Amino acid sequence: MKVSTNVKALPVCESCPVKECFVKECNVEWLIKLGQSKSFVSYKKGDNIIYEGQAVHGMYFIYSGKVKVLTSGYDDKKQTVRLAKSGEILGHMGYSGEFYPIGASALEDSGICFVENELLYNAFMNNPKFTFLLMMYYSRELRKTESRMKGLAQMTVMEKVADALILLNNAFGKTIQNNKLIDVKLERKEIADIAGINPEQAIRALSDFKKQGLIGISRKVIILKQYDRLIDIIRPYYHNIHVFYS
Amino acid sequence: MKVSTNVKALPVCESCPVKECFVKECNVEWLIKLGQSKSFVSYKKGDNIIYEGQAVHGMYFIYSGKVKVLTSGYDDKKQTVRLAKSGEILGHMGYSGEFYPIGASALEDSGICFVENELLYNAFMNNPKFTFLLMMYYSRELRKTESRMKGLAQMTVMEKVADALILLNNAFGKTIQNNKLIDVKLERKEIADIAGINPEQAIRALSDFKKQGLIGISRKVIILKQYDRLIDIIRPYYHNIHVFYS
DNA sequence: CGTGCTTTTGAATAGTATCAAGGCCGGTGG
DNA sequence: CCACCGGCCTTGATACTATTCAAAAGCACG
Repeated sequence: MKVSTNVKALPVCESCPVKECFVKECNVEWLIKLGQSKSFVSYKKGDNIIYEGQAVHGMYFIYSGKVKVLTSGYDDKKQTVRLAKSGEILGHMGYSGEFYPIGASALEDSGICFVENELLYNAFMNNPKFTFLLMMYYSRELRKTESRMKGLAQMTVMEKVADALILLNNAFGKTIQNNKLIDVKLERKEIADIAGINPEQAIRALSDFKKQGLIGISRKVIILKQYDRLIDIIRPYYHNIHVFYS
Repeated sequence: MKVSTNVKALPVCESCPVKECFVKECNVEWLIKLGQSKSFVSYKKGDNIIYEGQAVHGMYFIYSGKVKVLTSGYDDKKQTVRLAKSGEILGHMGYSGEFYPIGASALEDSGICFVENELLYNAFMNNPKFTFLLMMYYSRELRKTESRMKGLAQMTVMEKVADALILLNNAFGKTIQNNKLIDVKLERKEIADIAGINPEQAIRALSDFKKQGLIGISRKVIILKQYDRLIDIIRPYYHNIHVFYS
């Protein structure tokens, strides 16, 4: 799914190939309306899509690519709080005067559609199923985040890394020859930012897992060779693991 | 707001005194419908409202009282992920076969209204503003939880306790003679479960804050004597603190 | 073929969790 | 009314884990 930087190549909603996009729940009239009024921007790997502290004007829908959502601490410590891909959303409707407490940046070249608050509000009022599915999405993300919160508070470093690998696999996993491949190239620090630890610990944990044969690493490519054993490591924290990892 | 255990005293929605309740966004026809079909249960302090692993059948609306939402680890470690009071909601709509990954229990005697999935779905489809506000609520809770996640990953013990106190004040705070009183009686372990630490550390941090004159403690009553200095402790983690604490 | 960044490893340091024991308070029953 | 009991609170010492600092090696880029 190659995205041109040319703005004239703006994808129209009614014939958009992204089937999972929530906008698809709107009726045709509104699909056209949204498609005509939205803006579309191509981001390169590493680009910021949302800056922390930026004013909220509307909502972002990921057309193509992969994105991470993060919040900064006071030095260069960051916490990656969410991973999202094509079909998912970023940001949120906000009352005027609100600002983003989180930032978002592209993990690979990505195309993002943006819809303004007012139009969005009208779309919500006229497409109940659209609103409903978005509500369900937020509700599910909230539960997932609540669960991860417990993990960050209670897990050991090794468990946090196992958890981060599972999370990455759920978000960007790809099955190749019975192995699960994490289909995104991340620095060690970026993995550490997901797990909530520092890069040195991430490295130590990853090489430990590699020694045990649980994973394979070659530079930035990670393969989960024994997915089930990784799950076993964190199972005690997820009594209802089927809820999250289905 | 005293709540009788008598089920016949079921509060009707159209004349319910809880102004903040999301249901109030429905039109009168639906208010009546919901009021007639909902169930109402009184819980005593300490009672479980939602059990972890329980099947999802509908949504809970807090009529009166105070509630904490938590997830368990593998021994008796728990993480309190959310605090809620009158007017807020618990649980979520869920597809059939879903289970609650979190539990909820009453921090004081509480009255809870419960509405079943199917009725709720129909209410959503016919009351766009109701759905919209619920979506906004989840969206806001998600952002708050994402922010807390960072805190649990990066803060020191002292900072975590300061954060927990601020959170408690936001949820259950009461201003009395220019002092902020946390209007709920919690054990030290319960405070520790919010902060994501153990009871001993919570005690050490609290007595330290007391020595510094930031707070006052008498048994289970906590007063924030120097709120601003508590905020200063955690400010580095919240660049846009006005978003969360307004 | 250098230069700069990421990755990796090791050792010292700081912080946190655990364990154990005593004190305090509230409730209960004599 | 008082003494006892049990649970919660508090404190100290210890063991453990994680963080930080420093330095070297590897890789990618020009």
